[in-house]
Amino acid sequence: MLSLEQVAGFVAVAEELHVGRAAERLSMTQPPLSRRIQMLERELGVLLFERTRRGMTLTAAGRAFLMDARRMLHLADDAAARVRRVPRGELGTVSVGFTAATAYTYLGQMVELATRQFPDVDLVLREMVSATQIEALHDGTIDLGLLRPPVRGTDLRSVLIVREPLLAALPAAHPALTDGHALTLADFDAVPMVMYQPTGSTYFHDLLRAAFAAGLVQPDFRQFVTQVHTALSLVRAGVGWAVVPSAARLLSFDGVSLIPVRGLEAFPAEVEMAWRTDRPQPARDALVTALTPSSPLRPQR
Amino acid sequence: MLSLEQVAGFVAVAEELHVGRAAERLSMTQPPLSRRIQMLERELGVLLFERTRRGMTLTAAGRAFLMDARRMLHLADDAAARVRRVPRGELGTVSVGFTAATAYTYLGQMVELATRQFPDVDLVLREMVSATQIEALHDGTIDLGLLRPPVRGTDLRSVLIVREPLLAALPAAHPALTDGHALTLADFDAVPMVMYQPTGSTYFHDLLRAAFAAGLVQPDFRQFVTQVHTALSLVRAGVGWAVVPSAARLLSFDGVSLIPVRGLEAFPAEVEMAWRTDRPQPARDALVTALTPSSPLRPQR
DNA sequence: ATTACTTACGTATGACGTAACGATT
DNA sequence: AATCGTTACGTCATACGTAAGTAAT
Repeated sequence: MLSLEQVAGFVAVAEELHVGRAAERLSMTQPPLSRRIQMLERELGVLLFERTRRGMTLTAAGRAFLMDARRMLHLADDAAARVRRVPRGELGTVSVGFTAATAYTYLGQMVELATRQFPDVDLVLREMVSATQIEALHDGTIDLGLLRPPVRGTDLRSVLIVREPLLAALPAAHPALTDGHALTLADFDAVPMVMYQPTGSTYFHDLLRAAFAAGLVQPDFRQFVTQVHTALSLVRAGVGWAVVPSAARLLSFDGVSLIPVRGLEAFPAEVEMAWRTDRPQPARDALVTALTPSSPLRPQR
Repeated sequence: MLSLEQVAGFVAVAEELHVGRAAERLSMTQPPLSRRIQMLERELGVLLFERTRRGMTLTAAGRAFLMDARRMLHLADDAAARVRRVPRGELGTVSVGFTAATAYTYLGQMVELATRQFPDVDLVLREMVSATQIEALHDGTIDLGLLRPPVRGTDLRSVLIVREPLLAALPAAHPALTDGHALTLADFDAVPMVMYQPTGSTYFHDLLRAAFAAGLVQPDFRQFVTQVHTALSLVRAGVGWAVVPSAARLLSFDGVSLIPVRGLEAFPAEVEMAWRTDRPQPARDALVTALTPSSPLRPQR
């Protein structure tokens, strides 16, 4: 098999057109280099040089081979340099799971930051609900998850990424918006509402239940949905009010107004970043370090 | 330095995920292959595999390296295959000199034929007058010349490629075109004419001198030019008549008519293909063989 | 016990360097 | 004589295969 030493020898001689100088450049003596070239020519079955009184000249075959030879050496160098970057987390592929709602808030910033800081790390983004992300983390389908708490399970670690207030979603024309008095939890009592499903959207379901319990109110749940944007559609359709994370602002949903509610500040919606701890993954670990905020992000705007 | 055996070993193990089977594939025993991988890892300073009870699995670095590793092996194979094609004349670069006039006739056909028959031979075309081509052949600037005879000089060989009639070039409105009688050499006696320079366009100069001497006529040379298209411009400008090779037809020069002359048939203009014989150049030699016509070409149309 | 990778060790192939050689100006 | 490339040859390193070792089911 062709060896890179042979190829490097060939390139040196082709550039110097002088075995002696080429050998010096390679820190060796002439004879072995001379033999190396001969062996290379024998292996290829092709004469690469014409031997003249005044050194060597490349044959047509030699000229053709020179380009490929240089390419081989560069590729070998580059490949070595590249692979050495992997354990530093500077190179690799990281699959990231995210929930639909995080896409409105954190995902854009994260991708921007990651690609700026680690231009040679490829991000593969896959939308999935929080429960599916936990499974995907375990079986290795994703390396990193952006999901709603709680994150439980052996070998999983997570950090809080985003903390955002919940807002009331009302039809834009609703009188509560104009009569001046600020909305409170008490205003939700017996009000027709769009609620989140206990299964499929456990996180928001439990969060809202806790909030209403604390406010001692009992809304009139008319529909149960799993997605924030579905809830907003139903509000626009007049089914009732809803409560959504402030990230929903970025959806710019016409016909629905999002307004703060006194008493809901104690129940912020949270997003966590989660990953497996059982074995290191350089690129993922570098991303985790780079993306962990010193304190949870507040929604922008 | 990285060796291709190491790389091939790595690829085999990465594909089998089993040193034993990989070794079998490479017709060797496990231990040396195992050591090869270890050495590769030591050289790269990076772990490529995780050793488990159930064989090996690729690390992130291993996955990243696998692509480059395959590329290296392919490049080595391809480079070897390519270089072996050179001595068969199937691969290489051939510089071809040509005179402006051959571009109108033969050059197009030649390029078409050459690229069809030898798709991997690169043609470099350079326009130069015949005398310059002879020099360029000698110093290796061009490998092949398409030029006017005579081709002299040691180490040069040539074959006749094109033989084309000379035509009279007259202003399109000239009465000689309509009065019915065919043009003869005698009609040129004392006629104002555009002539070729004895230096710079020796070939046409001498050819025409010989023709007029044979016809015992003495035209009135008003201007001396080197290029066929310059001659045609001057004809159109009314300076006088000219004599041009029939290839000039392809210039479609408005305002100038090209018509045969009885007596000029004995003085065809010729184009030869010339090359050095002192040492073989596979791609050029293959072209010479492919392009040498069984008999000189007549101009098309 | 079986499976699979690694370490140990003796052998042989191969590559280096020194020295001698050959060819050309 | 001087310059370059090649051949000859002795030495050392590298890499192989066999065999033993280690770790995990």
